[in-house]
Amino acid sequence: MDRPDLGTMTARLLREIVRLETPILAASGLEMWDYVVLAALLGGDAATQRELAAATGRDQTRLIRNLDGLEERGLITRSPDPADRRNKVVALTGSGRDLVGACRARIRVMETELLLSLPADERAALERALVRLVGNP
Amino acid sequence: MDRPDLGTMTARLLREIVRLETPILAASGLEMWDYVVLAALLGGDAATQRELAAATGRDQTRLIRNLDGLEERGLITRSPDPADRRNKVVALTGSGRDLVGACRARIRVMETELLLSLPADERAALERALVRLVGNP
DNA sequence: TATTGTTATACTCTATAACTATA
DNA sequence: TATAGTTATAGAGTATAACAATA
Repeated sequence: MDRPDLGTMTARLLREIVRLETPILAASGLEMWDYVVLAALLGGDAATQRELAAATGRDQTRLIRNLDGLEERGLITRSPDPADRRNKVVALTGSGRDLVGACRARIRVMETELLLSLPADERAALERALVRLVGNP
Repeated sequence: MDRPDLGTMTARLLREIVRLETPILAASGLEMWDYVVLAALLGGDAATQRELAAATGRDQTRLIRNLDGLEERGLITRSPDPADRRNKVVALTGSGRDLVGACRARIRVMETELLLSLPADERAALERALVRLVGNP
């Protein structure tokens, strides 16, 4: 048979990744969106809340509740931008950086295991292709 | 910088695919879940509603409304399984098969264009890797 | 009693539009 | 007036449990 749609396979892969990441994040008291936000901050993808919403694909109004929770837990700070006080600059705290770093390390281990069934060259090509397609948007 | 998480890139790719597929499906009056269901039937992945729910990753109780709509439009039929009358066998009608086939063809064109920026060997490796990982679950 | 499909219910999530503060 | 962030609220989507029919 012909291969399934790219969308079908991508959705299946994402479901599997989410399934494997969920317990890792839960062990640190994080939901998926929490991690997505923290990882974006770790990657330096965004400074203001608006940029963070764009970088993560999350609606700006829904992002706020996330940030509220992360701020209460002392994982991030929100401070007015001196240059334009309408903006709030979101930054990782030390403990926020530690927490997301630890999760990310465990997730990398999970990813390695997930891709273990692939031949080495195929795995490398998959990663290169993804980076080329959606690595740095 | 290091590459983003596999989950981050997979989610971005899926968002892009959904964005590109949505207008294609809308032109045939289909929502994403409608197409997912019809494509699963086309692929012969499932016969009963329970199997269809498992194959598509959609909750069984939510699948029902989808099937109601597709049945009303004459795209599928639901008939009791003679061997076990608790089961309902879901099948594509002729027009259902035509419609999903046409959508699928347009989506394949879209996929080809999406992957056009990749070197040929990388594109082939990406497809092989996906099929190996989640192609026939 | 167990299972498939269905419906009903409450709960959560999402989208829209207002509101505040700043520019 | 326009924009970043926030809040409120109405609507859509989701999960849970109960139900009917069949095994």
